[in-house]
Amino acid sequence: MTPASAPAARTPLNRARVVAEALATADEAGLESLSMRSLADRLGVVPMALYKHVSNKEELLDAMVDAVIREIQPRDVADDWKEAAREQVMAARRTMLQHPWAWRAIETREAPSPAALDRMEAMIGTLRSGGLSAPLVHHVMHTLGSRLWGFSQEVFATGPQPTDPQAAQEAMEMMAARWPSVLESAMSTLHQQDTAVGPGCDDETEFTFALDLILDAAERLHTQGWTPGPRSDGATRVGAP
Amino acid sequence: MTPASAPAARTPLNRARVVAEALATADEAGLESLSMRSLADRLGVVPMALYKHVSNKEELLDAMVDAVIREIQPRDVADDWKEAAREQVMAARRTMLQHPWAWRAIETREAPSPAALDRMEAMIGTLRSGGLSAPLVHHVMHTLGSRLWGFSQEVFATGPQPTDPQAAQEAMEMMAARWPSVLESAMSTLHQQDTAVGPGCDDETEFTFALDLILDAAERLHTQGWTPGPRSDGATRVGAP
DNA sequence: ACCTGAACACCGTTCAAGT
DNA sequence: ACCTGAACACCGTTCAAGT
Repeated sequence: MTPASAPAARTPLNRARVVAEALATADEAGLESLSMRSLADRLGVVPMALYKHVSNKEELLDAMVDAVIREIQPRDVADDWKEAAREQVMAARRTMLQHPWAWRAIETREAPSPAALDRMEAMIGTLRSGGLSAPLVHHVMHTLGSRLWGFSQEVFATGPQPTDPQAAQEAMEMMAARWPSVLESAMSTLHQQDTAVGPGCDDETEFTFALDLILDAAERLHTQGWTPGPRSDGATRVGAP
Repeated sequence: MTPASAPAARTPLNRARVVAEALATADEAGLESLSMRSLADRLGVVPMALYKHVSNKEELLDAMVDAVIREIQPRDVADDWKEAAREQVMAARRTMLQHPWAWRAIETREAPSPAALDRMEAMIGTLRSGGLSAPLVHHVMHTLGSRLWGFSQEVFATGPQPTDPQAAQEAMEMMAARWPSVLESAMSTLHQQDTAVGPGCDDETEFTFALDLILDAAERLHTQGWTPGPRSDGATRVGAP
């Protein structure tokens, strides 16, 4: 039907379109809605067609994560290393708030993508520029963990609270009876729903508290001339358990 | 065939057996090998039989996580709150080293199980006993994050290193060219494979560095009379981004 | 040479039919 | 009343057959 010289009416599939549509699906409907079959449907092709452009689903997720990490754009800040490091992490967080599915995809990647290595290179460079030793920077990067990528793993995200007032009352009474300290702790701080990555209480206040605690501690250890080996508090700690 | 008065030759299925066999499967073959169908096979029953004892796979995983968390048994230590808190976390870590699949199951739970609440109650109680205020304890619990459960999320676990010497050499040269600081940082610290939870470098050294950093910082904030509100370093920080 | 329908080897879970 | 085979509604991926 179509003349051989004219391209097909449908835009030909390519890797960029596949990844872009996958990102759109995750943004709109969540990561659990993304399957190779549903993605093929959205693109109006047969599932097998996708395998021309990504070798499998894991590679598609790799590409999606790479694209999201590439969106992280720290603002230019003063040349204080700690403030610069803080801004880089907060920039990552801004990106994660825009892609609520991304943290789940990031934490299942096996190796860092090029964009991830670029991000790590920038962060490590910033910390080293402050004079922190390579081993200290290495430990600080581990201590930051997922916070480098703008989220903190909320292990037991306090799930959706019971909306029924009576059920809420009963849950509270059970907590008070068996877990009074947990209840007191939960009540002691209000959480901001609107600045949280995902469910639970990984909100701005908790995130910045932990971030500043880590960066301040890193600065202190550096100033005190930390070196690898014994515990920083001076207690002896020799040998494996 | 079997007299009606005698029990069936096969031990009748019950919830405890289902959960125990699921734990054994995960310990032996990993969490990815655990399916409702494979578990039923191991127990010599039809898949549907499991649904008499667990309402679905998520509830089975809940029960498995509850059982593992119940295994965490901190040793009795001196009445110093920081040393007690440290031992509780290290006890969790010892348990995770014995069940390498457990961290993946824990991080996908939606709500804390009774055993998890008991663990949190003990930890919060210990921190409060040191005189730390309820809001400070709340923030410290968030800062600990998954470390409370004995693991730290290794976001980009440096995957299996290339065993082929030439491939390793090439990878190193590529890193040196594009990500020199990442390479320098990686080279600066050796990791202990035998004390790591899962792949990557969540080993004893990294884990205790971060744990001590957090507990030391908590102690310092407490001593300095930390109260909720402005940033601990005195910098002003008002309003949302 | 290129594309793809059908199939393969799985999932978790439902449900009606059988004893 | 109890149990379960077959089926449902999915997966990701392979592969041989068709054009």
